[in-house]
Amino acid sequence: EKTHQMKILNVAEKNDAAKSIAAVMSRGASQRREGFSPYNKIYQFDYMLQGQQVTMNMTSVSGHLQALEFTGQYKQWKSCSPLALFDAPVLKYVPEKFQPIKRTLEREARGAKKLIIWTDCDREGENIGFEVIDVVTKVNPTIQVLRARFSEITSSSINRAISNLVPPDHLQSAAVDVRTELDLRIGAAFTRFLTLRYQAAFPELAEMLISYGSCQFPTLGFVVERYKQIQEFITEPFWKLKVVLEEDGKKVDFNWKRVRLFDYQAVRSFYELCIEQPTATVTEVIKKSKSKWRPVALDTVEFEKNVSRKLRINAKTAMQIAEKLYTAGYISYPRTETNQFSKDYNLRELVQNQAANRDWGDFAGRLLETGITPRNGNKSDQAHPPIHPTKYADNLTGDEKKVYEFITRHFLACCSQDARGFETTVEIAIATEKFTASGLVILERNYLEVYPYEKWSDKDIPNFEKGDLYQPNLIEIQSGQTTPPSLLTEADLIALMEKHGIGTDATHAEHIEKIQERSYAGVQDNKFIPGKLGMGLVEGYDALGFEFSKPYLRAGLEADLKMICDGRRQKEDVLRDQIATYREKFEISLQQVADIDNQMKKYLDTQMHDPGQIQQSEALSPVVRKCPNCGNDMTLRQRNSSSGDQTQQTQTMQGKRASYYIGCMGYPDCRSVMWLPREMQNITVLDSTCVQCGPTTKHLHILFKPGSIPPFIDTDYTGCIMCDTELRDAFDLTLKSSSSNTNQ
DNA sequence: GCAAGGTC
Repeated sequence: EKTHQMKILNVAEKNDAAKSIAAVMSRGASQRREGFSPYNKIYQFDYMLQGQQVTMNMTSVSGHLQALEFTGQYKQWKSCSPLALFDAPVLKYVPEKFQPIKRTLEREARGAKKLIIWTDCDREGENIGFEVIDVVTKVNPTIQVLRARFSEITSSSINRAISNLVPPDHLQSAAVDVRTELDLRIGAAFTRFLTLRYQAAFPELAEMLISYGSCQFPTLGFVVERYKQIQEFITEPFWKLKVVLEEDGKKVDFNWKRVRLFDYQAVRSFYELCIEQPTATVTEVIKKSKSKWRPVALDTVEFEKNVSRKLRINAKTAMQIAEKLYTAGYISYPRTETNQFSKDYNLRELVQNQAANRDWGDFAGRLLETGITPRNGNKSDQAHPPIHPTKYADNLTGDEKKVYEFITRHFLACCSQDARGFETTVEIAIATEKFTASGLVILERNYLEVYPYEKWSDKDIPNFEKGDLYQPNLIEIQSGQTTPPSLLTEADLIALMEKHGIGTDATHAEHIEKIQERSYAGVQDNKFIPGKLGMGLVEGYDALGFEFSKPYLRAGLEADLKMICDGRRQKEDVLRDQIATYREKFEISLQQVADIDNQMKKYLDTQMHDPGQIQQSEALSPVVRKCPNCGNDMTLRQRNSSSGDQTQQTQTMQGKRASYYIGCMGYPDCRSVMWLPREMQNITVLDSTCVQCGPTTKHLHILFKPGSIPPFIDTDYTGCIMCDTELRDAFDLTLKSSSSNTNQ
């Protein structure tokens, strides 16, 4: 037995990756063992690490091992004000479904000398690494923690990674922690608020979840913005001249150099000039070579757009397929922002791999002879290469085959030569006006031979000579009108998300799916149109001037996250600033909710009911203490004695007779309430807490109306009304929890 | 019943 050998625990981001990495490192000789999770196996093998024979145990998580959640009562929707979610306690924990993985990690960590993190080489991967480290170091505090950086599962990349182990990057992980917390707090606060309010207000929304998210909302915003552009578009009529000449028995259309004019009379005048002296003179014949450029090395966004446009496979499905091809080792990592191959990349071998193919093997073969010249873009994420095939596949079927074929053809096209052609442009003059026509001869198809997704058509043009004179076969005025831009396709939407930094390469497709699932938008003829709910929400928040539907807020967060990664900003500072920004916006949307209501009313079909004032005031009301009956927050609130529908009747301040009470957020399930004396001018909840009642009970500051209270009570009172028996006796304050209404 | 990000 080799029990004396040093044991090393290796953890990958998913089982497929663990399996492939183990296969590469062990040259196929790893032993598979079971862990506690049926999905995440353990691959064991001997390995020479820095000249020493060690036992490697390679296992995996399934993405993020830990999740962030509100604790205790804050998990329940109605237990607290949504406003409280901006600073409610949160906890990172291992969800139930990942407990088996956790147990595997704990078992394998005991007795291991080193932990090597093999998660994906990006920000999220770094964070997942720390989630693993957190679990592992709890059972083995002295374990040495190392990070393997790799971007494709090939022997050269894996070997490079294992000989260049580095410490894990806590800054990248911290940036993800910030993103996670903000997404949770902001998303939950707005989603609960919107859902609770508008489910109650509109019967047609009674069953709907009305969510807000920092990515889904701007995505919806793009769809709405384009739709509105189209709605508001005013078509304009225009006119233009067209000329037809005949040469060598072929009719050639000539286009006006002025293209078009929006003034009919002006076009009419030019037309009459041409008709009076219709002889056309060839003034110029320009012959020049023309190229059609081969595609740039493929990054994720281009991949998604191309596949959606050319293969008609939607981006979400395409990414799932790419993920599968990656874990099977057929293609490189599909989430990359890089569109250039580094100089030392062995492209020759990759091209060679494809030479056996029936359809594009010949092209690959010729490429090896003529030379491999990748067309590089100018983006690099410093982590992954462009998407390319890593090994030959001929056993794929269906969409997997199509996607692999696209990636391979794109790769070969990128590595070959631009198509070359020869363009002839002919210019003629009639009276004062000039017209042009052009033709194209394709000389070398080059990359087009392997890339059927693009077309370049020959266009025949007869031989015109400079100085030739012609009598036109036709001179006419053509009319037309300007057309609005078209609705967004999925490819357009992805391009916009990419441009504005909404979501990651991996999630563009999911946000697009989400806005459809929420009935914010729909698809017609492969184009996106907003629904009524989507319109109402976007217009509602636009009315508040928040730019929620615009990409800037999210982009600002991304910029802050980058600064955390670069060590230029502290995690805590970013978190505090961002929470403050959004809390303020949340408060404003509570105060000015009528503006959102008005937009919702405009777009929804059913009549809006009054959702009740309680909810709004509850949401803004400050927490005084915990409810002794149910443990939810009890907040300070105000009920107006003149009740009625505030949306219908205007109330004057003089007409208001406020009565304050401290009520339970658990209402109506819990009816705990304490009615406060009417003899108050003002009451505020202080930050300080009561020593006797504990840290969850706040002090109150009350200004009583002079002359209306017993002389032994100070008109400027500060204290805890839960344990101040003098005050309680004087006003007969009791906590009531009966189910009957006790309003005075 | 919430987000976005991983992934079964």
